[in-house]
Amino acid sequence: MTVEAKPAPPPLTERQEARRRRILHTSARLAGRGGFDAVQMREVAESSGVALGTLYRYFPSKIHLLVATMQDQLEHLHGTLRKRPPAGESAAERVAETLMRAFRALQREPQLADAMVRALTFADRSVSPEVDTVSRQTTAIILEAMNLPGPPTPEQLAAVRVIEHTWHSALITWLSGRASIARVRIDIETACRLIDRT
Amino acid sequence: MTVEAKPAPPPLTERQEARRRRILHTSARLAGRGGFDAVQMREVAESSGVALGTLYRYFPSKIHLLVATMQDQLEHLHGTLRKRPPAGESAAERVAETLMRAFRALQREPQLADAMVRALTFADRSVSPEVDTVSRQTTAIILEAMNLPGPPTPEQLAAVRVIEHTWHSALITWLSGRASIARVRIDIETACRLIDRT
DNA sequence: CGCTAACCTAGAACAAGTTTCAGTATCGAT
DNA sequence: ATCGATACTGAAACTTGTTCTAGGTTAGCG
Repeated sequence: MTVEAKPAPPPLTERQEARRRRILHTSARLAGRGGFDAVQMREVAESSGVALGTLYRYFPSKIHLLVATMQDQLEHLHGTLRKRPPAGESAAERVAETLMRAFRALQREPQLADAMVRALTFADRSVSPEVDTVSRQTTAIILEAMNLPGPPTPEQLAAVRVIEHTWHSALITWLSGRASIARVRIDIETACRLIDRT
Repeated sequence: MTVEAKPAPPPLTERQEARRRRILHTSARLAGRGGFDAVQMREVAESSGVALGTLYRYFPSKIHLLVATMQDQLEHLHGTLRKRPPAGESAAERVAETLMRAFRALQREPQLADAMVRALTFADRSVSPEVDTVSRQTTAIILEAMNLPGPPTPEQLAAVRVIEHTWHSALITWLSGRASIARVRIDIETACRLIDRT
């Protein structure tokens, strides 16, 4: 097979890369104020200095834009977390500590968190590849915190997925005001117990 | 305090109750075909024989409508599940069995499931009371499956919440085509293990 | 340099959720 | 049965995501 599944997107020119950055920056800025609703495509375009049609060429929908914004923010976060690895005794403790640190970061920008998480869970099949990228990055962060000697077992991977599910869903309950920060912590710690017991 | 938090909504007349039913029925029917996008407010109104403004008086947004539709469907499901209680040895097995039965029911109507779950996770604070009702009903189903001798401990409640988080989030990954049915089963079973080990 | 394809812009147009309004029907209490 | 309040109807208007069009700009290449 000489045909690739992904035809490798042509590399962007410098100006295109700059446009993409401006758009993502604007998106994060607007989301940081009013959350999901405040990210209005016309305003993103105008404030980024591109035409509406161009915005849609770079990000085929508002959901794509916000998921890309999340990828972007996750990279920052991943870098920050790496600088100071968690100090817990057990893998479970380290994962819980890492996720709580991420949670505290999100608490500083609740509106941004709201916009990104809502986009992520509202995404339909057309955004699956991008959502999957976010998911893989989250998995990587958790596995890194576990700091396993060897490759993870299938049971451990299942536990990590449950932790991820809990993380996402607990985040939503907090963002929509249905759960307290304390409860999110308890839920995350509870899920993390699965690690040491598999 | 003689002032109630909820001023008790005036009971609906028969015709109003009938309208409400027609609307919910139409909503479920349209969702059963095309999913979230196919539930269009104008069409729901017309097909239910009410004016658009009336539809919005009963359900202040599309999200409210779909969450109410989910409440409605959950009641049906709860009734169905009650008829044949799960037969597993342990509480964990019974909960997993119950959730997998619910999952199979959803598989028969994937588009309806998609519409309801998307609405649920996309709901913002204005829908919190309704979302909370759905959450409490889900908790009730799980606790019932556990069939505990006494009232649940705080640890058990935390485990139940993690199971609920996993259930919602795993459902989303399946609906958006990012996880197989087998994987959803594994994740649910993994989360359910928390029950017997607390 | 000059060509061509791809890219970008401004703006109109379209789609679906939501709001509004004037007029009509229904309900509950007297 | 009548009256005042509330609810319902039909239709238009408004908002914001998305698509489309016509014309100008850029990038890479001979």
